[in-house]
Formats: sequence, C-alpha cells, structure tokens
Amino acid sequence: MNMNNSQGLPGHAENETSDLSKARLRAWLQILKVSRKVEGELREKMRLEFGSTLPRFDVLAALYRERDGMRMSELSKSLMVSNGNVTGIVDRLVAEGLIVRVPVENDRRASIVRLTSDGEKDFAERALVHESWVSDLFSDLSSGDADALIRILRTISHHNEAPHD
Amino acid sequence: MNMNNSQGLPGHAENETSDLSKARLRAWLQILKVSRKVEGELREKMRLEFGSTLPRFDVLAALYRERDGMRMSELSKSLMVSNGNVTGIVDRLVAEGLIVRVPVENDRRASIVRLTSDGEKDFAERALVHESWVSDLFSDLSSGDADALIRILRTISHHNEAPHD
DNA sequence: CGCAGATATTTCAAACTCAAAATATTTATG
DNA sequence: CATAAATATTTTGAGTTTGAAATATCTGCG
Repeated sequence: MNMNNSQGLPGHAENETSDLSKARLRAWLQILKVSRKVEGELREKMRLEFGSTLPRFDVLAALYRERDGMRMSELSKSLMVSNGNVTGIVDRLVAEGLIVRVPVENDRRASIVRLTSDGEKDFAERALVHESWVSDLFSDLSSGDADALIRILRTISHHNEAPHD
Repeated sequence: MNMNNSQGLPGHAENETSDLSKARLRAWLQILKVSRKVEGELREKMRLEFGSTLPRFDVLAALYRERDGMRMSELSKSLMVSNGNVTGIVDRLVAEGLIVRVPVENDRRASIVRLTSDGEKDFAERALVHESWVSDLFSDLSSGDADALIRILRTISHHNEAPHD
C-alpha cells in the first residue's frame, strides 16, 4: 500500500507505523470530530430556523455563487457528491419553488439549474444567519489561527491535484 | 442570534458581517472540503479493499479502544451519531460475526456490544492499512503542521463544552 | 406496593448518499 | 450515413442518518 517513511527521511526499515503517520491520523480524527460536531449543530439550526437541511443549503449556496446556473454534473462535482444524489436534492428544491431546471440549447441531455427570485431572496437571508452561526461555533478561533487553519488544510486538499495549465 | 463583534473588540455597530466572521466561515468551508474529500477516498478504499464501510469501521474502532465493550448509548455518543443509527450498523456487524450483543446484569433495557475474536483480529489488520491510507492522503502534512492543526481544531471542538467535574 | 418519570434501546418515516445500471442524447469514426 | 463510444442525467437498491414515536425497563416517591 504505502511504504512507511514515504518522504525518504532517514530511519531504519521498521514495521510499526511511524510517529509522523500517527500524528497525521490524529489530525484526521480531529478534523472528523470538528466536522461532525459543527455539521450536527448547523443541521439542527437549519431545521429549527429554516425548516430545511444542510444539503439543500449547499445546493442553494453553489447556485448563488453561479447566478447563471449550473449543470447537474457541475453541481455534483462542486459539492463533491454523486450525480444521483444531486437529482433528489434538486427535485425537492424545485418542489419548494427555490430553483428551476432550464433546458440547454443544443444539448437535450443536459439541463441547467438556477435560483428563482424566491430562492435568491431566501438564500441571501439564510446565508447571513448561517455565517453568524458558524462564527459563533468558531468564536474561539482567532484571526491568525483561522488563517493558519486554512493554509494547512489547503495543503491537504491540494494533495494529488492536477496542476491547472 | 449572535451579536457581531462578540469578543467585545473595539469597533462600531455595523450591520455587515465582520472580516473575522468571514475568515471563520472560510475556515469552516475548508474543513468541510477536506473532510469530504478524505472521507470519499477512504470510503472507496474501504469498499474495494475490505468490502466494508466507514460507519462500520468507526464502530469497530470504538470497540477496539474499549475492549470490555460499550453500551449502545455510549457508542452513539462517542461517534456523535443518533441512537437509532447505531442500531442498524451494529445489526450488520453482528450478522458479519465481528461483534456480539451481551445482556447487562441488573438492567434488561441495556446491552453491551463488544468485538468477537474475529472482529478483533480483522480490525487490527484493517486499522494498520487504514492508518497508511490516511498518512498517504496527508503526506503533504508536516509534523509541525499536524500538531498545529490538532491544537487549533481542539480549541474549536472544546467550544461550549461542559467542564468535567 | 403502585405508578410517574427517567433511561436504554428499537422502530419508523423521510431524507441523504453512494455505486452501478439504465436512458437519452451527442460526438466521433469508419 | 451508421453506429460505436462518450457524455449527461435519472433510476435503482442498499446503506446510512436523523428525529420522533414506541417499547421495555428501571428508579424514586408517596
């Protein structure tokens, strides 16, 4: 699978996992812990305050950034979830009148999803409240630590990423 | 909901969200991104290499740390998922012969779940491979950054935590 | 003892999620 | 043009997840 000591650091060929490997595992478990805790809190607030869910919020947020709309495949790629998953979320948001499916000229396979004016208005309000929830949950995070966190996490998320042109 | 500027820093009563609030939101979005990416990769490897799933691995891991077994409620609290959720996962692991339910003396409502010897053996092997996967995914994370990451994330996960005793 | 409230777990319905298969359409290739 | 391969999306089946309701049991109080 992977060779221990994959950075080529000096060391002897041992079979136990390295200290570095264990530190990385601890880091991952801590990410998971924070992620679950925060998601749990946000989900509950979403439900109580908006009568909605995180996945729906995520779709609205993506469409709010791309006001001209996105294809289903762009949405699923942007949210890092499966294609089939997005279909169901979009169905419900359409039923709620917050988004619409628009056929694409010259490609009858595809459709573009975009916010309705209701969806735009609703999301704009929700986004402000959502940001305040996050800021509250992260109120122990200083500006410097936030920057450090972002920098470190970026090195992880860029792992094995194709360099763009 | 929350007052802007909840740290009592100097500033004027403005309505826009603060730079700090935005930095925290970006930090949260980055956590979410890494978390989803890593979970996705681990889920796929889990499925291909072990024919199993992350939630099942998480339950086995919790029981491996508590060799004497755990109650359902302890499990769900430790994994930060709902009670009903654990029931289903445990049912499947029991069917696979990796764990057992043991009745609790003097409390017929509760049961204790613990690894079978098969479960213990299987998990011990899987845990090593799992650690190597994580270490590979985090191979750009230095020892110092891992420690910094853990420290910062702990300040977040300890937010609003009841002081013990 | 009797029984109200607390506790532990399961069941349930709805939503989310994935991977794979199915469908529909477009593009490329001979 | 025909049709194989590629692309975009939906459908499907299994599993996970939640929150609420249902069950079963225990505890404390009169």
